[in-house]
Amino acid sequence: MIDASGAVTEALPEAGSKRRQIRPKAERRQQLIDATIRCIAQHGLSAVTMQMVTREAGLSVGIANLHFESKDNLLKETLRFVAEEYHGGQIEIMEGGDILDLGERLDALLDFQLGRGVTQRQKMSVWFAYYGEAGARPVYQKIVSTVDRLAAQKLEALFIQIIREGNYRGVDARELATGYSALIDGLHLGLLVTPRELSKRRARAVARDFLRRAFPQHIR
Amino acid sequence: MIDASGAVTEALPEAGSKRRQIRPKAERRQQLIDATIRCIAQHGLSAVTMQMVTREAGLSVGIANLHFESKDNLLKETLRFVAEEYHGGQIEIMEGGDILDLGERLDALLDFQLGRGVTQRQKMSVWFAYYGEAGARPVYQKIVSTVDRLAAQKLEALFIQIIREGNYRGVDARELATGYSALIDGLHLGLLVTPRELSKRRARAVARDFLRRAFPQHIR
DNA sequence: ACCCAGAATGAATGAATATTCATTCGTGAT
DNA sequence: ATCACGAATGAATATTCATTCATTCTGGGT
Repeated sequence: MIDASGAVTEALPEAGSKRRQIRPKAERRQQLIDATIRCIAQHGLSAVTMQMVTREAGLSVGIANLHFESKDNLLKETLRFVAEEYHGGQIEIMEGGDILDLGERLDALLDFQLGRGVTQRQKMSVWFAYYGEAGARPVYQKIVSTVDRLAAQKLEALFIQIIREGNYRGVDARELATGYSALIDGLHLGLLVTPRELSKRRARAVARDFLRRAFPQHIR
Repeated sequence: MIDASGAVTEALPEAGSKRRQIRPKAERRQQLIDATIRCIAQHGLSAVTMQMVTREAGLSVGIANLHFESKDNLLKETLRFVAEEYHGGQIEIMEGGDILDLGERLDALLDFQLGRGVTQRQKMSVWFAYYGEAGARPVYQKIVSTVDRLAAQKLEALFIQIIREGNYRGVDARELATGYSALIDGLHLGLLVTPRELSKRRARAVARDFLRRAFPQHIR
């Protein structure tokens, strides 16, 4: 998956074309999810309306309720999509056999987590918009934690390999994995809320520093 | 400030009392802000209504627009309150003269950041609800970043002192401060969204581990 | 005891919004 | 060419909600 381009900026209204088009359900669903992502990023989750989303998608108002049964469901599916895209990308890197050197693999992971695809304001906005509601909506918690748990396990497994290979002492893989994940989340937050103070470059340096401190032989 | 109790659970409707009471403006404002916090935590920012808030506060619907001019303003002031409470608490610890030992001061900071007051679901929910909207609302960004910058400076200053005292080599105070703050934010997120996987105890251990790795002579 | 400034109330208003569904119209099969 | 299925449309509906404001009431001052 990975989708490093992360482009969700396509489907502009296509000014001229008013002709009605019939497309397969799956395509329309994706079109609506993409529009939803853009709307959340631009206006905030609490300001998103069905009119706004369907207009952004260049479609009629009724269509969202045709393909998703309700607004709630559209939002839920949008979260699922973003969550799976992010975690899917991570997992692909961690279990993919194309990078054999463990240090390089760590690097690739970091690049993905703080690279263009993920740190786009759009994606980050969506991500945290849902986190904000998660406290009150068990459904969101479940979607995120389900997908999160798997990524956490893979990360822990990778750390265990690294610890063994480097023969590091007094390092708990699980604890370190938790810390690293939290650090990445926190950096995403910083990039979203205080982009003036935290540049993408610096965020990367900070994360790399964390890893270097834990695995000095593998990083740099 | 600090308000370690962090209790915003008081003002239940007081079942019997229907008698109209006249109270000073400042008190009513706080009462409404507290109710807003509870509502956001319980229902999510996007589901909060004026009726809900005023009802929670045990007051009439019109009162919120009397003391705050609009819903928008009430939400803005609520964010300001939470932000100032959190950052004010941190700053008080960092610049307070009552703890002279630097290691102890770090400990106190960590206790505050992951202790009862702050990690209460209520406060965390509010915190992240606003972060979620921050991408689309410059007002929120400004409130948070204003108050954030000061805390970041104090933290950096504390780290500089510690680095000097411990004569630590190859450690950049600014970078480390950014990393630590991000880590704490990320842990808060974890506590909010996946409380099953991340207990408060473990969050503390993870943060402490980060500090120990950086300042081994000062922690533990 | 009496006033009255202004705090508090809550029914009423109007704007915004999710959802419905009767109708329209592509498209692939025949 | 024709048909029929079902995708797509968008005007209409019903609901929800922020905000207003005429009215009521409280409590400190005289």
